[in-house]
Amino acid sequence: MATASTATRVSARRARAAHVPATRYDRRLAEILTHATEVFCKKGYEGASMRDLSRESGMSLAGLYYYFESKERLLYLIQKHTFSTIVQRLKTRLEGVSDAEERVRIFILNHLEYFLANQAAMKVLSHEAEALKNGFASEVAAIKREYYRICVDLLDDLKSERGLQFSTRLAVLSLFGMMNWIYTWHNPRVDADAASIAREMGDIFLRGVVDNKRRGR
Amino acid sequence: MATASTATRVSARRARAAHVPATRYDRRLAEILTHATEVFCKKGYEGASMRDLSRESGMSLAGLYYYFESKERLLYLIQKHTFSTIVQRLKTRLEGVSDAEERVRIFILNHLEYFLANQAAMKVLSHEAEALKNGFASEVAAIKREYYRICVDLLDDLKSERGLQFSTRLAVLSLFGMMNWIYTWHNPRVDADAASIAREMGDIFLRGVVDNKRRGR
DNA sequence: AATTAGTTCGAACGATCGTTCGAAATTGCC
DNA sequence: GGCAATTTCGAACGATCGTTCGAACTAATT
Repeated sequence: MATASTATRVSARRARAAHVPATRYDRRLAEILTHATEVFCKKGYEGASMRDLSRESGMSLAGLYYYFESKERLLYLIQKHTFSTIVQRLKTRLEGVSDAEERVRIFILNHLEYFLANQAAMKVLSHEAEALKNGFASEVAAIKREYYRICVDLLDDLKSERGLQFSTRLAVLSLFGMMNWIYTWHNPRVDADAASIAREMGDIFLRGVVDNKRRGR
Repeated sequence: MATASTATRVSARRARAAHVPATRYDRRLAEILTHATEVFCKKGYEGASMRDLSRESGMSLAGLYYYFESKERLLYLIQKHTFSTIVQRLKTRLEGVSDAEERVRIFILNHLEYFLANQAAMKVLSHEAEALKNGFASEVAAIKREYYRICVDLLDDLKSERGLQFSTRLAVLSLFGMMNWIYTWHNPRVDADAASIAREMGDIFLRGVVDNKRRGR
C-alpha cells in the first residue's frame, strides 16, 4: 500500500528553492490531471470513461488508480486546483489597486485571461459544476462562494463610491454569465484575445451598471 | 412493426378544430418527453439511464422504444421542440413592433420568460448542446443559428438607428451568456419573476451597448 | 364474437462501465 | 550487485449500460 490516501500527501514540501522541485509522483499526477482535463472537456465527465483517460494519458487503466482513488476524486482535484489558482491570481492582482472601477476591470481581465489560457480546465469547471456528490461538492462550492463574494464586494464598493442603485446579485450573476458563456463560442482563430474581450465586456457591463443620469430611481 | 419510423408521423392532422384533438400516441409521447426532460435536467444526458426514464415516466424500459428508436433521438426531440417553440413565440411577439430598443427588450423578455417557465427544458437545451452526434446535431444547430441571427439583426438595427459602434458578435454572445447562465442560479423563492429580471438585464445590456457620449471612437 | 391493429412488457443480449488485486517492472539507496 | 520501496500493469470482478425480441395485453373495427 503505497499511500494511505492517494493524491493527498501535501506534495512533499514543494517550492523549497522557488524552482519547484516537485516529487516524481507530483509531476506524474499533474500530467494525468492535464490529460484528464482535456478528455472531460471533450466528452463531459459522465461521457468520459476511465479507459478514455487511460488511453489519453498513456497509462494503464489500473495504473491510474495509483494516483487517485476514484473518477469522482479526479474531477474534484481538477476543479479544486483550477478554482484555487484563479482565486489566488486574482488576489495578487488586486493588491495595491484602490480605484473601484479599476478593480472590477481587473476582476474581469483575470477571469477571462485564465479562462482562455486554460479553456479546457475552465470548461470542466463551469460545465461540470453539478457532477460532484455531497462530500466533494461542498469543498468546491466553498471556493466558488469565496470567489463570488469577492465579486460582490467589488461591486458594492463601486456602488457606494458612486452612489449607484442596482441589484448586486443580479449584476454579479449577469457578469458571470457573460464571462463563463465564452466556453461555448470562443474561437481563437476568429475572436480577439483576452485583453480585448475583457475591455469590451467591461465596457458593456460597467456602462450598463454605472447609470449616468436618466432614469430617476 | 407499428410505425416505420417512430416519432416522425406528423401527429396525424393535429389542430383540426383548434382544440388539439391529438392522437393517443401523440399525447403519450408528449408525456414521456416531459418526464424525460426532467430527468435529463437533473442527471444530465449521459448521466441519465434509460431505466431512470422508465421509472420516472411509469412505462417499462422496452415500452419506451415504441415511441422513439434511441436515447439520442429522444434528446433530439426535446431540443428541437423546445427551440422551435421559443423561436416561434418570439416571431409572433415581434410582429408589429418597430422601435429598435423595444424589439431588443422583447427578445430578452421572451427568452427569459420561456426559460423560467420551462426551466428543465431550457437547461437541457443549454447544457446538453454538444451531446448530439452529427446527424441530429446539425438540425438543432440550424434552429440555433436562426435564433442567433434574429438577435444579430435586432442589434444591427439598433446600431444603425442610433449610429452606434460595437462588435455585434460580442454583444450578442454576451447577452446570451447573461440570459442562459440563469439556469445555474435562479431560485424561484429568492429571485424575481421573468419580467423583472428581463427589465434589469435589459437595462444593464442596453445601457452598456447604447453608448451615451464619452469615449470618442 | 371474432379479427385486426395498436400498445406494453419481461427477459435477455453483448458491450462497456468503475474498480480491485496480486504480480511484474522499475526506481532509489547501500 | 542486492534489497526495499515505488510505480505500473494484465486480467478479471460484478454492475449497469442501450437496445432488441416475441409474447401478452388492450382498443377499435367488423
